[in-house]
Amino acid sequence: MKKAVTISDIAKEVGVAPQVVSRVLHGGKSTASARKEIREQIKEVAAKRGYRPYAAGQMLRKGTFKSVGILIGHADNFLLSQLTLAGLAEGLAEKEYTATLFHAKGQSDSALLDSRLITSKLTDALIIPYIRKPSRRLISELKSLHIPVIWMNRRSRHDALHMNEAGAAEMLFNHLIEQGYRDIGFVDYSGNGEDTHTQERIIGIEKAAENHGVGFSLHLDRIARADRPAAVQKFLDTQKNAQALIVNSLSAAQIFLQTAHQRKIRIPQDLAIASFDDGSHFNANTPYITSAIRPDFAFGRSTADMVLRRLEDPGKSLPLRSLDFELQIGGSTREEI
Amino acid sequence: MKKAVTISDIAKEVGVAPQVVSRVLHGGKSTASARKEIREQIKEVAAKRGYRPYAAGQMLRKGTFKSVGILIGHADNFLLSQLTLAGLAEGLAEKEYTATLFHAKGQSDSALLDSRLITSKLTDALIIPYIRKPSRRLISELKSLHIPVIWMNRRSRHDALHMNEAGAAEMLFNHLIEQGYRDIGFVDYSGNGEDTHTQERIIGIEKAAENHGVGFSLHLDRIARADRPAAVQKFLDTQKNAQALIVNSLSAAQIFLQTAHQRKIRIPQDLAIASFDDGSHFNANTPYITSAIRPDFAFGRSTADMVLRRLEDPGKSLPLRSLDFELQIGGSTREEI
DNA sequence: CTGAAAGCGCTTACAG
DNA sequence: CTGAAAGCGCTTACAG
Repeated sequence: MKKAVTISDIAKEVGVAPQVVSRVLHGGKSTASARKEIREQIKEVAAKRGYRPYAAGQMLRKGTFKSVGILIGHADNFLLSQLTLAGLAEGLAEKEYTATLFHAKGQSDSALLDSRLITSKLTDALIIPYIRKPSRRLISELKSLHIPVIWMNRRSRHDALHMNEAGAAEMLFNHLIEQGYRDIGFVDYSGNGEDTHTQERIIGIEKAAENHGVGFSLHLDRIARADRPAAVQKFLDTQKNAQALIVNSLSAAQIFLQTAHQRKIRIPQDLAIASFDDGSHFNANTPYITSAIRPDFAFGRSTADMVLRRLEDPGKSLPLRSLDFELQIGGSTREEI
Repeated sequence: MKKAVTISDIAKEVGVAPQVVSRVLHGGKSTASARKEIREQIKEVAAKRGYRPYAAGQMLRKGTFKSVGILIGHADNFLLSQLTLAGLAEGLAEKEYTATLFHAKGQSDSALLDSRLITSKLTDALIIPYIRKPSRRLISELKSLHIPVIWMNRRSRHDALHMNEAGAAEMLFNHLIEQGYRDIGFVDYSGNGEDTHTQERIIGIEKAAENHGVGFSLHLDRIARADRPAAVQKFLDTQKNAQALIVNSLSAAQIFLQTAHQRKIRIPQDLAIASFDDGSHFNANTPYITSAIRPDFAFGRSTADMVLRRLEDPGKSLPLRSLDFELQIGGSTREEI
């Protein structure tokens, strides 16, 4: 490993003091930096010798890191798709920030204590993509860090973002009404309707139904993946009056679609199916399954934006930000042309 | 923002020199640290005042960051699932390393130059999850960083990991043979068989076919998602002799499954279907689609392991590491019991 | 416009 | 076992 070039090396070569080099190279717009001749010489030498500032020195001096932390725990307690990650990194990069992943051992209480984050100050702010409700202990540990904290996937009043699940369900419901369906059901096999986002979706459906003055039916259950085909069979045997279904996960929606195919139930004439997706799976079906698409990339960008804004004005917390889904209409709810 | 507690603060309170505090708190196993009495007092005060070491100071002094960079570009040029990320962060955390995401603007040449990584030394090593072949310029820029570089998703001889795609295809082929199928076809609609991983899969199939002394057919094409249902219809019209298909993506496999359902083709008696998956989608079908499952989490762990090993011995590069898929058998290739 | 000083927090020799 | 010194690379006042 070759010894790296420092500001002093350049200063020596040009024949000025290190401070001058610092000002010229990183001084920003301050006019009083150096006279043109020297400035150009410094830049030239820096480029020639491949000078790269040593961030640790800057950090130590400035007390700022230009880095935002992301707290990651067990894989089933956070949600951070590749697209969201890309959006986040892109947004942060525009202000020269990087993102640092901190692994929190265990799922619950000792979460933060074990991570290097709490032992060594390393970031200017922290992003938390947890799905589950944070423990009191985590919250108090976070407070002790004295840095801004932004929550993804959480409907807190301040410093949080969330996907507009209610709006997504409402949008699907409205679409089905528009297509002429009246007996609309909502099916959840993933957890008895207990998840926060499922509850929000149900609220959206209630609201849409009220707006249109129509009814709807809820079918909430917890059924293991392996047992879903049988559950769907039974559903189609007994719920003959259902015209249209909003299925809470695309994977369950696929089971409905495939079972309907096998039973020669016509899609969408006999049964319409709509669901929720990240945009990469709804169209891996024939016909496409009409879906509310999660704005993953925009979610990342928006998170970055929020963190940066928060860092500009550290004292002031920001109101909850809500991201809308996008409707993708497929042959599962509208007859193809 | 309250002023943070430093080593000197603790030293003052206990009445010793800062060095003593440093040795006691971070000295490792060196016996000659301080006498027991003082040691305990220091630890007590540190805990009481919530001391956290300031990493920038350590970095500057030690010249090491305890941080590994991950280079992220445009979302379609890298592959980093949430599970891989979790495995990576978990593995690094065991040695107290964190991972820092660096965004590379643009896709190709200016990749690294624009990122903060190349401008400020911040990491001890770099992980690159790019899918496409890196440009010469990127490679030379990486060399100029003088830190170890580990490639994910690339079959380079050294300092790289890759998924054993050939082995995965071979495994599926063997399974189909075992189930008694003889006319086995490989279908790719995603790019004429041009992708590296597709080519490797074909090699695996060739090898397995040779081992068993049987033939196979290749159906390579580039068909947009919207046109795949029609392509599948046509395929099933014309290729009546195909007994079993290995489909290059699960999304295309689903189209085959659903079209077969609609046409009353029996799965798996008339047609067996096998594919590749990350483990979360193959079972969102009825029947489950037999798949070679990518070991995403293990991939992350293995990458972490490789980087850490490389950092222990910076001079020595490591041989390519290959990760095996896992076979998940579903009703699409074997009649369910 | 330019230079000398001081210090961010930490740890590694070195001398007692 | 303990303390005083020195310095990692950088930037911010301050004085010329």
